[in-house]
Amino acid sequence: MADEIASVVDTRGRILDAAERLFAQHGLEATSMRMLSAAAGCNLASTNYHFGGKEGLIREVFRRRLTWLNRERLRVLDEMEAAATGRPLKPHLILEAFFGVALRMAADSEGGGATFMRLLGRTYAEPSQFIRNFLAEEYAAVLERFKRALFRALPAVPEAEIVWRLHFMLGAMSYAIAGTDALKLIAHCELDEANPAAALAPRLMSFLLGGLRAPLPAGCTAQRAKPDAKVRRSRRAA
Amino acid sequence: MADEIASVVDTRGRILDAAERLFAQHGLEATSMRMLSAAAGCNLASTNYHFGGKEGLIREVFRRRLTWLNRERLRVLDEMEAAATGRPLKPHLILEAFFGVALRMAADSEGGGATFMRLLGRTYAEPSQFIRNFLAEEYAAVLERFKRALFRALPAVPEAEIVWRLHFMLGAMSYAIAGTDALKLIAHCELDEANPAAALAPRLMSFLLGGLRAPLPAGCTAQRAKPDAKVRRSRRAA
DNA sequence: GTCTATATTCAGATAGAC
DNA sequence: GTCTATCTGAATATAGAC
Repeated sequence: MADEIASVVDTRGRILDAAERLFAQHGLEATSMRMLSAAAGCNLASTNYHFGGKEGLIREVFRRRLTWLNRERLRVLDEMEAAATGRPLKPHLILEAFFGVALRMAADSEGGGATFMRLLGRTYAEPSQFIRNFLAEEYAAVLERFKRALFRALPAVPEAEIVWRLHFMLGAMSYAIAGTDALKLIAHCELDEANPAAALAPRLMSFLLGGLRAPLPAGCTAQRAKPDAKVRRSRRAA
Repeated sequence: MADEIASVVDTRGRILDAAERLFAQHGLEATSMRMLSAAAGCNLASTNYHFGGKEGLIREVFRRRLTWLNRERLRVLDEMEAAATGRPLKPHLILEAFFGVALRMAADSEGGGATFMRLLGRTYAEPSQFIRNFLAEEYAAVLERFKRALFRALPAVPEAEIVWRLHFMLGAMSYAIAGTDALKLIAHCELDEANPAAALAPRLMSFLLGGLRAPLPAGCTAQRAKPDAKVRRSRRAA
């Protein structure tokens, strides 16, 4: 990762850094290749030379961070599962592996991780077809893996319910990371935190865990509930 | 509202309906005034005549639904508070007033409410300054009111924590409504629901309530906790 | 109020010199 | 690899006839 990120020397790296920053600030479409080239201190033609067009550039901006992020998520999860020696992981560990890694990246304001996570959060809502397909590809394996881990961790909760809740958790995280200003709007009064980005992680984690372990909605039948009395316990014991 | 929405007769209404649909589908910037005029069956110049430009049109698309939505939220909350005769409302009722109203609108596929809510969900992540300011204005009063209701309902939870959690809940809802396809990505296997939009509401509500009532993150001191033994109870009794 | 026609600006992309 | 210069298309917006 270190080789690939934040190269002040070569043009290619400078373009990617500038793109990341401007995309996060103004959005993908509102950022023109001209704007971007100027910010990177190079020529318009150069950006097209390196990435073959705007679409290629966007893809690369996401790829260089996302592959690392998702690999790291899997690494942490693997580590945890190895330590658990066959027993299902507790839900809070699974969330830690998925969201904790992302939140640590979002708190890294020097390496550009914060900028990228802001961009990523906004991009989840992007209607453009090509970017949705691209993100779907990048995420498919990771989501599948974490989904299965949650299934194992919460055997009393119907799988469909877990899928929905994973969806909700992704939304809460995206929005929380992308919208710092939205929080200020709600707060109105000053939040006492000096650094909101650092204060976010523990707060979001406990919120997500609460949502994941919430009582099931009325009329929801447990499809895989074991016929013993541990049902209630396993919904609490995270 | 009935007068203002879905007029097939007058051009102005047809433009608004077409704009709502196309904005939700392609995004604000990716939808051109030409595309939009064609879909509305009128001329490009006409749309500029009625709304004074693209920005004015966007503003009006949101205004006609948002003022109704937020007024309805306040109406329901007022009604609940009147019925409670001075006692603080239970958290689940407050969430019902805020999110329930929105979710019912999102489930209305005939009146265009579903389309609009999809648009709204995506727009929360919009980086454009003018649209953020506009939404901030439209929401300020409602958020303030619901914030205070939650403060009263959860006296043992620090106000800052409630603000954060309101923020998280807004994110979960936006994303849940905006991203139907994202869910399919996660699911991979088929969800048995015939109508995902209708299945959403109870699931999201229980998730949000679980998050709102989650145990406080470690190191979080209750700033207004009363010095009696009811603290634990009031965090559960929703 | 609705149209045709047009002004203006700016987007993404490329050819070709160096 | 990087530049200048330019092509081509599409965007918002408006002037002015009807």
